[in-house]
Amino acid sequence: MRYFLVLAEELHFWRTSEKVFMSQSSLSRQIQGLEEELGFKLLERDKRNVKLTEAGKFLQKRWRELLDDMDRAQTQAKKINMGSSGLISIAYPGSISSSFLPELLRTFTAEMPEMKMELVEPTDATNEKLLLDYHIDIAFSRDSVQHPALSSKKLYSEPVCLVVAENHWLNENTYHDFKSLENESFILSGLHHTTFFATLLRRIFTTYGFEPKTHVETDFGGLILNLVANGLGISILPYSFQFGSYTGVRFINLQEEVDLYVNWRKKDENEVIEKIIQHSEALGEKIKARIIL
Amino acid sequence: MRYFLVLAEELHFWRTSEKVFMSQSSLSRQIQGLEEELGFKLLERDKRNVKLTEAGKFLQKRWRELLDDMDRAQTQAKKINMGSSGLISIAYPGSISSSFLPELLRTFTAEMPEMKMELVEPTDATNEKLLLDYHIDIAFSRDSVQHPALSSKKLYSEPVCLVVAENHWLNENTYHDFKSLENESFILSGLHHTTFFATLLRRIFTTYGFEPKTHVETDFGGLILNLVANGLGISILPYSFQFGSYTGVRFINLQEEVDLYVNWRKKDENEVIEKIIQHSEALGEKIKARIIL
DNA sequence: CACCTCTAATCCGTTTTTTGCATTAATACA
DNA sequence: TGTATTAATGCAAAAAACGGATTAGAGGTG
Repeated sequence: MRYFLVLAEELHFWRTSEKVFMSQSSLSRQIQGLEEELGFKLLERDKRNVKLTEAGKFLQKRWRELLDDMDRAQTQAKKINMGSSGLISIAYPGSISSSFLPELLRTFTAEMPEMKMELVEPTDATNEKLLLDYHIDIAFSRDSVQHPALSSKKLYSEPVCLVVAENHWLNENTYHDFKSLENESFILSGLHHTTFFATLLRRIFTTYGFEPKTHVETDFGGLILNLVANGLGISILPYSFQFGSYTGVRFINLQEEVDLYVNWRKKDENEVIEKIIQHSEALGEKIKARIIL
Repeated sequence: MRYFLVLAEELHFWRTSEKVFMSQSSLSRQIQGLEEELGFKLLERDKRNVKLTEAGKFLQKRWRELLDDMDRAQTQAKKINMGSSGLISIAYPGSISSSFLPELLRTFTAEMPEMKMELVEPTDATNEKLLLDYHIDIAFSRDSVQHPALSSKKLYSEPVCLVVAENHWLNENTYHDFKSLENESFILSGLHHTTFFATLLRRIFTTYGFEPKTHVETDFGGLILNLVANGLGISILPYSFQFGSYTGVRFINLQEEVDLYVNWRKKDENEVIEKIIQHSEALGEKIKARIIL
């Protein structure tokens, strides 16, 4: 199967055989054997060209996923065998990268400096699947996951805020009605995405019955704040962004709130994960106390 | 790995070797080889007893899942190779088993009698994961799935209804306020579940500020209707239950609505699935027309 | 304590599978 | 027509898997 996956990329027996350090004849036989065992051809080949069959295309994709899962299972087992030390993988929404996450990492690396944490870039897979397939160990998210094999705990709720430049006409006193922002230029994080926060944004705008004028879209909150500070538009971000050390912007609370959840595998006899969750809860309480409505 | 999975069940080399049709010596070597490759022990064995290590327990569970996935991948590939004929697996919420589903199956088996359909019992895994792992091909559900590799389409919305016995004091005219049902005895489908419908039910009751008195809980809609007809209580069910041929009950529309979605893998070059989806949409329209608000 | 039983590991010869070299066969291209 | 390219095949060597017989250690029994 591993040979096949390389071959499916190369579509060339001889080049593939070099890549996997074996002779061309042996590779040819291996693929034949595999096809015989499966009962159908994975590749169409005349004497000159090689190309994947439909079934072959499917198995290329699926086997790569599954062999990755196999490798991860092995890694995970090794961790368990060694007393679950080493590496914790964490997925997170961009909106906590300026306040919650740095603080969590700071307190945690102070306590367990030998522990390595991997911050996983948000992909298109859901946190649920990532957890269940052992891609990650902990997921922070704006909505809770539902799967019965997973645990989910709300850490805190926070308002979402209008963010404007310091010299902008809007402030707590001049802001009365969301509808009055119809002519403002917005800088928003990926409205087209399927994330919970983007969905919330869409809901706000449909509730108030207008489409925001957006000239820039970016996912990186820090960049948004810079753009806002430079008078390029206004934005909507979770409250906790103001805990970051950004200057030149003003936050105005809105009615809407977002939550932050931690999610993890229910039975994962890894005390490090438990410790991180405890830390997260404590930190959640601290942040809760810092929010002024 | 397959040997290991049997051994992990039996915890006995000789019995295992018989089950997998090989000698005890060879099995012993295979397991040793596997452990050596992994770099850690899967089983603790003294001369008398065999038991799994923690890592072994984990891999037993995970490998079984993944080897199942491997088998399913192969089956799926074979289907693709043969032009995707054969078997379609469908997951569904219990609430469509009395109206939508039978009609769909009837029209479909009439058109393609050689096609086999498998109705998958709802498990604790989410439809999303079941689709992505090729456990099922189509999922009907009360909420749409979000994963970017999956398609989701709303078929219709229907009210949820109070269901009472024919001789019950409640009817369209006497019903005014949900709150007035506080003293009624309810027969409800698994309130404690995490299904979308159960969540809706909980939301209704929390909105109106009382806990329903429930003496019976069951998931089987048909049974609920029988119990209601026999005066054992009242219930709340989706509108379409009244398309079933039940007598002795009366339906009273409530404000709340539930949707029905079809969900499937986006790129699944199986024209049978597409056909089922088309049929479902058509049937959805038909049902929509039959709903009298 | 001597003896038997049970069971996983090990020794060793046999069988099966995998691999590589050399060659073949089929195709494309000049 | 001739040459280069490339997948398949014949064959022998190497590696891996396998089975029978035996060993080793633990537990039980009289």
